Amino acid sequence: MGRGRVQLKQIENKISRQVTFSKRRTGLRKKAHEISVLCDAQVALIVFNAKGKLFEYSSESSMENVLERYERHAHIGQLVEDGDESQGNWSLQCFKLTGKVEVLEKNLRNFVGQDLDPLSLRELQSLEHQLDTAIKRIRTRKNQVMNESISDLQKKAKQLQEQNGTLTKKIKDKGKAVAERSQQCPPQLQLHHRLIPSLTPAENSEAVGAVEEMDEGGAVPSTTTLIPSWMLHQFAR
Amino acid sequence: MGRGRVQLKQIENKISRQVTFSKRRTGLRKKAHEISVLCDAQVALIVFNAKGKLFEYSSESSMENVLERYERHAHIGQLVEDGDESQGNWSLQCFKLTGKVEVLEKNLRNFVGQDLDPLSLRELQSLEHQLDTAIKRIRTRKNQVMNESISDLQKKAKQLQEQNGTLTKKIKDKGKAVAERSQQCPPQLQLHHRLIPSLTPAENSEAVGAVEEMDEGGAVPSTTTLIPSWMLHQFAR
DNA sequence: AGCTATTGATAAGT
DNA sequence: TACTTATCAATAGCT
Repeated sequence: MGRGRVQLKQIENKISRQVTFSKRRTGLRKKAHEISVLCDAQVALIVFNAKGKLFEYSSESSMENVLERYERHAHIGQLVEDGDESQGNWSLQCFKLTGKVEVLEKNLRNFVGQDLDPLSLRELQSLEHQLDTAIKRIRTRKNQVMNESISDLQKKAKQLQEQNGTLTKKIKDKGKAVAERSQQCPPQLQLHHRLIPSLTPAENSEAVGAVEEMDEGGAVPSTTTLIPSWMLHQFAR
Repeated sequence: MGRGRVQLKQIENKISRQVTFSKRRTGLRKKAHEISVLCDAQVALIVFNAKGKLFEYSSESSMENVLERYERHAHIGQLVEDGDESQGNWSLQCFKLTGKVEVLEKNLRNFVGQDLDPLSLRELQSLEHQLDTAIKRIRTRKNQVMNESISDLQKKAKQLQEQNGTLTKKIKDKGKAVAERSQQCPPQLQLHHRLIPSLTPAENSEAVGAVEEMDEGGAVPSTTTLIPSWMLHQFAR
């Protein structure tokens, strides 16, 4: 890219090097951002220039998050890979994991509305907001599941209806045949009501209920992940 | 670059997205390497794909080095690595704890309204109910905290008001004494405004401000935390 | 995985 | 530092 091929070796001229650094840094950052958005990836990019100045980029989730995740990943790799060599670390791992478990359990309790006393007002409000969002998502999903179920049942009902029709017809035919032989029996038109005991109506009324509730569920927070940054900073490894 | 413009938004088609991810990951890595060589920079690149698979690059100096340097640079808390401990069945412990952590993380994600797809309708309803309960409790606790805060502030205000009254009286008395000695000077009634510069009003306005901020609720608290950062981006997937 | 038509990035130059 | 332009590089859409 540019007016000449580029050798992959340090640029001699100090100024060109700096200019190139600046330009490429921008480009790199852009690419990092693009891949994160286009491909739903989490990216952390850290660059130190020769003088030691820091430049960084991280996709929506904060740098800390990505690095934390990285470390966790690395540690898990450790666990899986070389069990013998890093045994000394395992006690440390245990320590860390125990801490994590404690924090997670505390969080879960908070999410169930327990152990709220130590929380500050702000934390309480954040929690409330989180739960509000969560509940909306859950209702959305629930309604989705219900609707799927409903359309499944409707399909089934339709099939049964058709089957029913066929059966009714057969019975009619038989009835005619019989009638022709002994001309007194009227056709039993009510039979099919017993064959499909109000399947469709019942399901439909449920469906209506569900849909209304869904509407109550309100706006769906489409894709945004609403985890406030204040929740990010406690676990001190 | 390519046969069409690219919108900066997540690629819908799953396969295209995966292919693009792979290609761009390579490109990004190459660019990172180039800038490190051309411009004598130290680079760390961490990428997690949507499934959580890790890809990394770092310039000659190891990833650890760069990250360490980064942490130093960014004033992020550092590990207090103490390696030596007894081994025992730590590995087993770790294994168990890791499992536990996974379960807890999954639960917590559900409580934040994510990863709901695998849940059955019954589970969703249970979750909804739990959150409903939780949110009620949280609101109760929140109101309690707010009320406490308010009555605290009112008490304070009252105290200050009294103090203020006392001071005012003192000043008046002094003024009278002075007036008696030299009967020309009119009492400096406004003095107390300077002596106790609107102490009560000031406190009151702060109190009101605090409450308003509470009501806004969107504020991002920075003190304590509910969810540790290392698990946050399990969440955004 | 390869192959190109295209767009995108950027080295030089101003 | 910013802008322009000629070139080269990356890559989107196909196969």
